[in-house]
Amino acid sequence: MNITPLTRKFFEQPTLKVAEDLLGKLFVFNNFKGIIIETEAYIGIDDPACHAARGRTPRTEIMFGNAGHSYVYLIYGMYHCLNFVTEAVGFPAGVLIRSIQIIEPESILLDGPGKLCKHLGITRQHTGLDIINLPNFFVADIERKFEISTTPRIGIKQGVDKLWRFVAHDRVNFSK
DNA sequence: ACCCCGATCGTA
DNA sequence: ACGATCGGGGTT
Repeated sequence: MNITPLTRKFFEQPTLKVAEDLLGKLFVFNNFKGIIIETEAYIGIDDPACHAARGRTPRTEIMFGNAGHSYVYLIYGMYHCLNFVTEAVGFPAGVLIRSIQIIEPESILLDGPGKLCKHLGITRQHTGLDIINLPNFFVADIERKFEISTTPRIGIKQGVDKLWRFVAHDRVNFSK
């Protein structure tokens, strides 16, 4: 497999493009490898579902920073959610990683952001990491064919009108 | 200091 | 349909 890690430029692109293009990419975290299956875009202070909609706060500071960094937060007091920061410095946006088909060390579909972080052991300790430069935490370009569907984002009450959720559908099987 | 509630998930 | 569980952020 030809592993080419994604560059900072990739994450600096418009968030909708990054969210869609992250589908089918190879995700690497410590000893885990998998294919990104489902993402959502959260874009700027005008997106009411985005954490940055209420402005710059200690928690969302990372979203205002350099693209290609991780943003991990605690939700419902018990689950963590993993995002990658996108776009230019000063513009708060990111992509939520909702589902990954793990292929190593075993084949498991982690469908849901909370389940995903729990299984991989991702917590708030992993926020603010620069995934462009880390050997054990990055996303890489691989070749794969699939179709994409677009839907409203899950679990939000505002911004439901936007079709900012992206799901990959493999003709064969992502677990292979 | 206090209160509300959330980018979820498993159980019923 | 609902409860678990707690930090963030707004309000007093």
